[in-house]
Order: sequence, then C-alpha cells, then structure tokens
Amino acid sequence: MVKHASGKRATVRDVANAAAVSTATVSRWRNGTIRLPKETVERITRAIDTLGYEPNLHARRLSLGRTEMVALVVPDISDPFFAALAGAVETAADEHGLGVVLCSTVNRVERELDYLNRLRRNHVDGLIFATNHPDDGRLKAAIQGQTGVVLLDEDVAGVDVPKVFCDNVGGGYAAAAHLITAGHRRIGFIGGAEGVMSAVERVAGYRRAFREAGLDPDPALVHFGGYTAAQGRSSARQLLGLAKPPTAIFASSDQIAIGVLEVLHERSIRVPEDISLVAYDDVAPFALFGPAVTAVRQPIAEMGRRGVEILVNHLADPDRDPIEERLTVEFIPRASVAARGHEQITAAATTGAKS
Amino acid sequence: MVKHASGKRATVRDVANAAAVSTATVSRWRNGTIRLPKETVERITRAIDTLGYEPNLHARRLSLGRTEMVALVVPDISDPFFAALAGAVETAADEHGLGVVLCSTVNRVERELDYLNRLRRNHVDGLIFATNHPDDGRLKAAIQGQTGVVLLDEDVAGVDVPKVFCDNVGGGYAAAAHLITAGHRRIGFIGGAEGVMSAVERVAGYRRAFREAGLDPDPALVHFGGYTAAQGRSSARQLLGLAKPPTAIFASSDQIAIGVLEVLHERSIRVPEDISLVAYDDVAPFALFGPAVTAVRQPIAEMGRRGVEILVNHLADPDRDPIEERLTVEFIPRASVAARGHEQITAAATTGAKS
DNA sequence: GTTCTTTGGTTACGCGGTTTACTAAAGCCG
DNA sequence: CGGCTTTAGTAAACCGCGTAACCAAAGAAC
Repeated sequence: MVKHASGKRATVRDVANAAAVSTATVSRWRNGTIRLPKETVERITRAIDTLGYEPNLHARRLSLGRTEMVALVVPDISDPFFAALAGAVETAADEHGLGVVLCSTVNRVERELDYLNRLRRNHVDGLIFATNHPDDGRLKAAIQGQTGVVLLDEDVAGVDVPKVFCDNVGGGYAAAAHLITAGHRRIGFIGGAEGVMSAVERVAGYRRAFREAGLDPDPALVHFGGYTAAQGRSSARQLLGLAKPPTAIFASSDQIAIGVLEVLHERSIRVPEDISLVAYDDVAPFALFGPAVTAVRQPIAEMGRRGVEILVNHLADPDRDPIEERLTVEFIPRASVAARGHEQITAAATTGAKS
Repeated sequence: MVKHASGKRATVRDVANAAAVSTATVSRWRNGTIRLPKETVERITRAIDTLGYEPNLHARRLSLGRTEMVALVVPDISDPFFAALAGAVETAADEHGLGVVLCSTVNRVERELDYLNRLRRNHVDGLIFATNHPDDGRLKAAIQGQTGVVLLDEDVAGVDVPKVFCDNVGGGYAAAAHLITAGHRRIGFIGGAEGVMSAVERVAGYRRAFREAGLDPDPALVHFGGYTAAQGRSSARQLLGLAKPPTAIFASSDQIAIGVLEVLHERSIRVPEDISLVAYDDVAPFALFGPAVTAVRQPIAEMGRRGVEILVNHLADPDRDPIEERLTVEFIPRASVAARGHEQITAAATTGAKS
C-alpha cells in the first residue's frame, strides 16, 4: 500500500464511530436506502463534516462493480469533427453524472479491440464507439453480445447494439443533386474507406441523384480511401489527371475537402470558376474560406448527445431491443459551386438549387 | 453486490488454487517482485491461460491507491486548439501506459475546482491543467501544495508546480513587428481574458515591437475579453466603430480571428486591402481562407507531449523543484497582411467601416 | 395478553488484489 | 555436523465501501 502524503483520510468507519452508529447505517443513509430520525442524521452529518469524510471511489467501484465512467472511442480526437463529437458527449455524460475517458484509436483495430476489452473488464460501464474503417469481422465478434456499446456515426456491420447515424443517403443525394442542378455532369466523389457504411450510403445518394436526373455517373470518378486530407489530396490529383477530369468534386468529409483545396491552390485551379466543390460535415469554418465552401452539415452535437442518452437507457435496461436512430443532415449552400453550361441546362435549374 | 451477467470471472484465488500456490505467490510473480523456479511459473501461467484470468482493475486500484489515469482539464474540447492538445496528450499518455479522462470546464471555476478535488481523492494520478481565465485566488489555493498537477498553455499565478508554456512575448512581438514593418501604425490587439498570462505577455510583445520602432501604440486599440469567436466579433465591431479605426488587427487566437473575419465579411470589408489581419495558434486551416491568414503558430502537439512527460517525471519524484518550460512559436506569413503607407490610412479604413 | 408491523438499526461478509512478516527446507561453509 | 544463507514460498492483514440478513423494541391490532 502506498502511503498517502497528507495524513490519513477518514473512512466510513471513522464516521460511524464518531456518530455512534454502525458503518452500515452511514453507508445506507448516504445511499438513500434507509430513513433515519432527524437526530441520528444530524450526528452523521456532523461527523462527516468535522472529519471531512469523502468516500473512496475505488472501494465503491470494487464493491459495486460499476464505474460511472464511459469511454469515448474515436479514430482521432484532434480531428475537429471528432472533437465536436467529444464535446457533445462530454457535456451529455456530465449531465448524467458520468465521466468520459478518451480513447484515440488512430484507426487501428487492435486498439479498438483493446478498448472493447476494457469494457468487458469493467473499466468503464459503457462505450461510445465511433470507428472509421471497414471491419474484417474482428470488431463484430468483439462487440456482438456485449452490453453497453453504442455505435456512433459509422456502423459495424451485423452487430445488434444501439446505433446513432446520420442520413448519409440524403446527404449524398443533396450534394449531388445540387451539383447536377447547377449543370454538372462529371462529378467526382471522394469517400471514406471502401466498404464503410457512411461511404457506401453517401455514394448511393449520389447515384440516386444521377438516376433521378436520368443520368449515369461515370464510375471512374468515384474514389474511396478514407476521410483524411491526405486522401483528398491524392484523389484530387488522380481526378485532375484524368483525360476528362470532373467539373465538380463532392468531398465527403471536411478533411477530404481541405486536401482537395490544397491541391487546387497548389495548381492555381480556381473554385468555383474552374471546378466546383461540395464538402461534408461542415465543422471547418467554411464560410471564411476563399471561396466559402458549400457543404452538407451533419448534426454532430446532437449525435453525441443522443449517443449518451441512448447509452444511459440501454444500460438501465440492456435487454430491450437496441434502437437505431437516423439524424437528418442540412445542406448549406455557399459559394463553391458555379453553374455549368450544358446542352439541356436551363437558367431556372442553376438558380433554384436548394436542399 | 451487483451480479455479473456473464458467469463468474476468475480471480487470483482461482489461479492460486489451480496452480497449487498461494494468492501472494501469484500476485507477487505477476508484479515481478519475486523470482520463481521455471516449473512453478509454468503452473501459474497455465492456470492463468486456462482460466482466462484477468486482474480486476478496481481491486488493484483500491489496494494500490493508484489509478494509472490522468485527467486532461480544458475549457472546451470542441475547440480545435484544445482538441489538438488533447490528441497529443492522449498519444503521449498512452505511451506511458496512462489513460486520459476528459474534463471540459466551460471556463467555470467550480468545475475546475471539482476536477482538482478529484485528483485529491485519487480518482486520477495526475492532472494536465489548461485554463483560460484569470484566477481569483481559488485555483491557486486548490493547486498549491498538490502533487501531480502540470499547468499547460496558461498560468495560474503564484503556484509552484511544473508548467509548459509557449513564448507569448515572442509571438506577440513577431505579429506586431510584421505589421509595423508593413507600414501599419494603428494595430488593434484582441487578447484573451484580461489579466491572463498569455494575453498579458502577448500584448507585452506587441508593445515592445512598437517601442523598438520608436512608436507608441494607441491604448484604445487594445482589447481583452477571451479567446472566443464571440469576443472576436464584438471587439471587431468596437474597433471598426472607432473614429480612427485600426488598419490592422492582431487577433491572438484562431477563434478570435474567425470572429473578426465574420464581421469583416458581414460588412464587406476586404482583407488585406481594407484591413490587415494576423492570427494566433494556427490550427485552423488558414492557408485555405480567402485570403490565406498570416498567423503565429504555437507548437501545440509538442506542448501536449512535454506536459505528459513532465507530469510522469514529476509523479516519479514529486519533491524535485518544479520546472517551467517555454516552447518557441513560429511566424507563418500568408496573404492577410498588406503593405500600407500611413498617411491615407484613416480615410480608407473609416469608409470601409461605415459601409 | 398475544401476535403483527414498523422503526431503527446491527452483524458479518463480499468485492479482488497487494504486501508485510514469517517459515520450512535446501544448500553451503568451515 | 552445526550454523548461516538462500530459495521458495505462505498466512493473514489490509484497502474502504455496500448490502443481505437479521434483530430488538415499541406500538398497533385483535
């Protein structure tokens, strides 16, 4: 046992002695599982005050097997998207009396599995889990059957736990429809890692917009790889290197859009004159970019808040059927999309572009 | 005692029985405080494997009085500045086998005090503490004498603990000197809350730059209040409303700069033609702004990393004299500063502001 | 006067790992 | 062969809180 630097701390036993009751009485009174006459209560409270008693959290946790802590598992906390999520989660958790332990995975499965393991070992009561890469089956195996996991933002296919996602199909559709309405026909799509739900769904929305306009998107313009700026740069270079490059790019994350813009700046390609751009997430200060970047905004704060609420409910009653929620996204038109002359395009179509 | 849903977990006792040794032997062997013959070791490891034994963290913490956890206390984790800091802290902590619990204070002293209290109660072994507002003495009282606190980025005056800051004087000087060299004479300064070290030091650098140029800054152009976008907006409005508004603004945080830019956009005041701008921190994607924003870059990741390292050392030897480190900042010139002849400035800026 | 209920508690043990203090047996030395 | 040192452990006391199970006494009901 490590010696405490500053004297001994008072324990329930000390309080019980000072109040001339048993430890059980003190403990039960503190936890509200007993009613006591005013006089006894006063003896106890006085004892607690004079001794400066503060219960030992570790003893409590050992005894209870509960921690009142949840883990927030994200690929990278320094990404403003996940930072915003973390802010909302922290606030909501705090309102429920829960602490948040922070877990950055750098998208490595081993680390994700490690954190899931910690949940199993009761290091935390629950896990708010936001991953970013496709699952090879290990995540599914580790999550399936576990109680206390809530998936945020990105799915792990086939697991039966509560989930909070955004309307990716709708977001992809809104972005592509806006560009198509502005007259664009060759629209590059840059998505997350191949196979992840959000990317699959966003591209599905993108394709639907084409279909509904009676058009066929060029598959060579659809890129996957990851939601990073590096991906944005590399995909932008490839798309621009094509024999028939796109006239617009739909970057399905802030970071991708930033990467794309870096390449465009580098090559002095003007937005939106030479190429149009729509981003996704809208946590970056796009309104101040040159030009201001049109984007699909995800309700990140709401997602974080709902995630915690659902986790709390789920922990209270783990046997209830897990729910899946879809939050709606919002289209924010700014200045990075220009109308494009095209055979059948009408003036009305270029101006009427709204979500 | 809450019943565990999924069977019983193996304990040291089970392992000890299976290996035909005592719990003490298992525990001491696991913690490396005993050497055992190969044969005994094998019995123990086999027992651990077959039983799937995993030590109970809470029992360990109760017994040890240690948690292997540090708290990261920041005003707002969703601010990209603190998110970047958190990322670096998390990475470094993980390398040292430490978990990070996240604490957003929303700049409320009560919450800061609460977290300090949790440190005292051994909820965590250490505290990486980044505040943002001036202390009324309560923080000082709560921190003084505590072991395990490291201050990051912002000081709490008068406390004797390890600290990691950046060179604020140098940063303020670099920004102001750059603007003065470009011909500006009326340079607005928008700083953090009045009295906080970082603001005091940055304005000191700003004043030194004036002094060295043989000039006297107008005190009416120096604003304090906070490192937020809201502060940027309100200070920008006030500065622009002056009879003789500034020709340049030094915004001493990313968020302030963003607030300033919002107001400038709103009023169609051009940067840098009508007014020049220098920001501070440089975690926002300023290179992509219209125009790209010149800024002083703080070494945030290094600050986080050093904070953890220093905390670890401090915990290993709490009696050693606390050190204070200063990290150097970097000036990143971009496109938001224009050269200016100082005769006609006032007229141009005034018309710009009134529009 | 006996039985039942309520009030106001208590006793005793569990949670699971760590550690101090101690011992039995074997090895070594002179 | 007796005494000293290692080796290889052990027993039992914590760490501090929570709670199931039990109990004594006073009052109520019949």
